Amino acid sequence: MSSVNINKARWEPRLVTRKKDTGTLSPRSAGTYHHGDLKAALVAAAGEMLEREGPESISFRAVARAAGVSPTAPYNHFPSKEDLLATLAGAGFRELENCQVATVAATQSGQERIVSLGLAYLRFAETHPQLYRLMFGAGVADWCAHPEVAEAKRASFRAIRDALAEQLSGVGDPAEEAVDTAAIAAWALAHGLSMLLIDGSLGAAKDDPSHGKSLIMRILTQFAAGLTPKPSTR
Amino acid sequence: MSSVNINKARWEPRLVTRKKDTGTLSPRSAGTYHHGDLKAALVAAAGEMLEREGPESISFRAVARAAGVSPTAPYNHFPSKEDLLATLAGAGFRELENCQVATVAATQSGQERIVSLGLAYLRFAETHPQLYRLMFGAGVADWCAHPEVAEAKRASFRAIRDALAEQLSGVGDPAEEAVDTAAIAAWALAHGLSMLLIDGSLGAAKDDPSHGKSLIMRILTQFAAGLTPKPSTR
DNA sequence: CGACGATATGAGCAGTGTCAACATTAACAA
DNA sequence: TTGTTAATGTTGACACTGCTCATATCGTCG
Repeated sequence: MSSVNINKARWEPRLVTRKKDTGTLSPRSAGTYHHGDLKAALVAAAGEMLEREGPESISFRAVARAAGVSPTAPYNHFPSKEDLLATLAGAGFRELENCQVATVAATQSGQERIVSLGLAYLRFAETHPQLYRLMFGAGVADWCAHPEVAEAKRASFRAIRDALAEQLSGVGDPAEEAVDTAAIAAWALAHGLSMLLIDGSLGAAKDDPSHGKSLIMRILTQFAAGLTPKPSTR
Repeated sequence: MSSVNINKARWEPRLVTRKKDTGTLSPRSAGTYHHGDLKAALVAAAGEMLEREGPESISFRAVARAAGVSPTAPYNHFPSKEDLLATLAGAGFRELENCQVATVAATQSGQERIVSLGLAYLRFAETHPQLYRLMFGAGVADWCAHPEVAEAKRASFRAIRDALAEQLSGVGDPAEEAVDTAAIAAWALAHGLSMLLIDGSLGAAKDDPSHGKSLIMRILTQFAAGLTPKPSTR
């Protein structure tokens, strides 16, 4: 009667012989007590849970459960839950940076490169919304205790700044200050748009994707055009 | 060592006769069992805790403790913790909207009004960083279950949109679409800058405030100037 | 006075992050 | 082989959380 009480086994030490496949990846591929490569498994499990339930509902115990180990096993690999999340966030920034440099490399310089860069940024945010939220502090209060995340973030910003610097160098001297202004403005614009899109603040725009896309395009194009004060004669 | 274990008294029903001062504010000013105006007290306590510890570390029980009532008393006024936070967020958006309309009213139309509006937005975010984070979903996953918050957010966006519409109407017909583009771009820019400032992503810029301020000014000015394609003759 | 509805309390459940003590294992030295 | 050691996993426990229930208290209105 009621209270079916699943998970009565509480934790249930798995006895299955998990050998995977002659350890191309898992260095030990142990039998039952030692997991071949926890840490990687934890990161993977946490990554899946992240996009499924969002950073604020991730629990250390739940990722341990998903990885098939006891609730405190993760403490052998991460000092705290926040460190696990920091690992995810850091990897997220590195992936974002890859998207950015790939986009820059794939388009020849000019206004459209800036637009492409912005589109790539937005696409990343829309593809991994919860990861993106985590990267910017959702459910964590502050990354300042995790320098690695801050560094990865800085690296991803540098990709924006470099692209902007080259773009601006087309019309005179780069002027450090002007580059900073443009780069931070670009980052803020992309970040703001991403956040507003993710949390549904731009609900109407997202409903019909074509309209939403064109709106994004207009904003990005306008921004890119604004970088060169007098683009054409006229 | 360590683990001093304060709060051993667990809850400690206060018997102090709290009469405040002949209820100018509290309608009942009760003696001991019934709090004169919980709900207001809870909101106030939560508001203080918010800025002190951030939205993710706020606990329902802790605000009850701060208000001097039992851990479950708040449930008579808020269906859940999220509803308390939603109340704070809604109030935050209304206050932000007030700042915006006040700023618009206090400056005559033109580019500098747009700049002032942006500055007011950023000042609000910098003054109540944790409130601002909460308003945009930090520690809550999603506001879509709380329409009141979404509505308050929309109202605050409308203030931006209206200002932009008037600004654009100075150079021809407003063209709905163009207004949307500009308004959303403005919001995204302000929101992105606010977030980046709050979470320390722009660490360097914030270190010396004068440099930071001028950077913000340059960004906002450039944006405002970009609204009118050909500001001067030249 | 008595009944009722609003409000506050208390115990309790399931779940959380974290820690200390213990068990198991692989690797290495004798 | 045997023994030691350091990784790695497990168990049990503590303090805390959000939330639900049954119960107690109070103001108010009949």
